[in-house]
Amino acid sequence: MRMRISRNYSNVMQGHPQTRQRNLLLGLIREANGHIDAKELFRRAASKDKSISTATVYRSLNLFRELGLIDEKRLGQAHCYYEIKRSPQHQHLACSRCGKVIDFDCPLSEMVDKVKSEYGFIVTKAEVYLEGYCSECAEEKGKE
Amino acid sequence: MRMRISRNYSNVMQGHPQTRQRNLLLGLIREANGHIDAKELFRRAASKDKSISTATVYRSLNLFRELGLIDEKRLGQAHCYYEIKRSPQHQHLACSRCGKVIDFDCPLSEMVDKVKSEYGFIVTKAEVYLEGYCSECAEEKGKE
DNA sequence: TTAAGTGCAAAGGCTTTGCAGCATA
DNA sequence: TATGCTGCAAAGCCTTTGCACTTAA
Repeated sequence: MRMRISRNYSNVMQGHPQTRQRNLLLGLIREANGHIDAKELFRRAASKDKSISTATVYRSLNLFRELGLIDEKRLGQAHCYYEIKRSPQHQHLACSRCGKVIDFDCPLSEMVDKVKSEYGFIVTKAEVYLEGYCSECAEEKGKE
Repeated sequence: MRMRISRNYSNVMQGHPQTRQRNLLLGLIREANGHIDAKELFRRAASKDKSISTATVYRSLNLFRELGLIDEKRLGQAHCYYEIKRSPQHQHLACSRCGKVIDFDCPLSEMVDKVKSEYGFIVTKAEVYLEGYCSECAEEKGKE
């Protein structure tokens, strides 16, 4: 049985077959607009395709990462979140009270230059992770 | 049977009993000088005290973290590393070729101020993780 | 003495893998 | 049609937990 493919990702699959499952997953990651973890991705995928398995979710995430389609970020204490690659400069604020994750633009070129001149270290990937309280929670916390 | 305690950490245990196991583990983390993971910590601990269990290692790491004695960092793709808390400003460079982890001093006050004024976000913890090639590996890579 | 920690073993999550069947190109 | 993906179920890690015993203070 052939399924209608709702969105075409063949251009980015670099020779790897485009499948119903991969299209679904990539679409969901894109829709999620960052910060979706494997478990939630499986939950959403399963709600659209009951037969999908966690194995496929993990295999697809690994493939997407290898192909450079997504970024894997470790936020908070225990989770990996995945998102479609966008600006290399965009980083994360994680609220430790409500769990919200906020993107922020963060030019790191100064830091990259500094470690190159001081340590001879060539940066290929940069992650900044700031934890604390978002504006709402900072306010709530003040009232407590 | 009472063991001789080789180093006294009672001042930092904040009311929690000082045990042979906790002393051993804290000492090993200190000796490791940063960047030791739970598995390696257990391995080293077991070589000095055959009866120690992984449960104690994990329980102790959690306690030390709660007491603010150690920092937990997520480096590279999959590992958590623990280190004795030192300067809040010190961050990590991870070489993706040889796996070496280099500490570097990194003042983040500008960034902290910026997210506060732009997002109302109060930072309580900051992590910067730069991945790339250390000076030796950058050189080796050039020759390849 | 007693509250707290420890070891053991089992259980819990999350992630990976082997295999037979199925779909994509 | 042939390579490669998928689902299923089992296995593998790492980490946590329940329980009875032991220990620090």
